[in-house]
Amino acid sequence: MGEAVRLSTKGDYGVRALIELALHEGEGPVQRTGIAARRQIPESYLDHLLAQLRRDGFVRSTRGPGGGHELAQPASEIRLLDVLESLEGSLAPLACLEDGEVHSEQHVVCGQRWVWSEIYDAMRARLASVTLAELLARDSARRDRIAPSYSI
Amino acid sequence: MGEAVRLSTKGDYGVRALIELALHEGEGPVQRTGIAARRQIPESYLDHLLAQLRRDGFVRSTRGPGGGHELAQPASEIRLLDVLESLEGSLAPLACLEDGEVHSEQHVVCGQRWVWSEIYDAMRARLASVTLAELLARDSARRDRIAPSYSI
DNA sequence: TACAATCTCGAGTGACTTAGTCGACAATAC
DNA sequence: GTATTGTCGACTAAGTCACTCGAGATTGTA
Repeated sequence: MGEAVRLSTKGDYGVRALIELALHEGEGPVQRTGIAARRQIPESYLDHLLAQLRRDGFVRSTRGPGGGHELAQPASEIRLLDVLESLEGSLAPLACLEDGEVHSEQHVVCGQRWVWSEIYDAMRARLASVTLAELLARDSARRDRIAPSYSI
Repeated sequence: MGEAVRLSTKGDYGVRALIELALHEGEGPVQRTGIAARRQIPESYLDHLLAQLRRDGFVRSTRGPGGGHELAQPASEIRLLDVLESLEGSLAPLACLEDGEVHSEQHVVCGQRWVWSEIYDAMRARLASVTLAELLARDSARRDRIAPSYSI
């Protein structure tokens, strides 16, 4: 029927944008126009994503001519888990797994909590093990396979 | 911020209802009034969930006095994965992981596909390994711990 | 200083989804 | 025939998603 357990475009677009920034790490700011065009993200929407990523310390922005956006931390130290939680909020697949919630028995009727709790933990652990540097490496490798002429 | 990767109430309520049916397996039909009351589900909403579960062969319903709903398969053969996919649709955490999609390189920009694909597989495998019988057992055990007087 | 290139921020919007309710209708036991 | 139960589709209010838009703040350059 519907679509249930899914990342929104924020998480998708936001990570794409960060990969683009990682690609140009150490080369000074990248403009949103370029990010949007190269990673196929609506430009004015990208604003909001960058704002969120800035708030949480992943990105540093500078205004004025020659300004733009760059990583505020090394790509190898930015974890996918943290980025997604910044953009999407909690990734908990059930409301009763939300952070604040005590693990004890307050939810008398939530019959599948234990399975999802396990899955949630495994998911977070995996996402925490992936860094932006690895995402960039995989992305570049894939692009090379598809269109070897892409990288200048 | 928002809430992103989450099961809707359908999956939650629907599984609760099935657990209730499993609890009374072999005792004849259970009425929706009782299911709704004991598992805290809005009664007229439960209708839709039961309808979906019936369509997919998990539940059999009979009308008239003494009628109600019962499992159409043994609880030990009903897999959580199948139930959730019936109620929620695809559980794919990214649109580009949807069933029909080829694993090859059509999505030029989906930079985190590979991680999520791995997580998705692990998730499905775990959900497929859990049966309704196990859900019932855990649920009964938990209720005993909370309120030992619950079970008659 | 003027100006242009950039980013910044919040308000607004249309389409869609969620989580239901409601009422007419069908089947069946007694 | 009547009460009891399930069946089905229409409807809806509230919320979320995926954006757009515009007014403004900063800063480099001439």
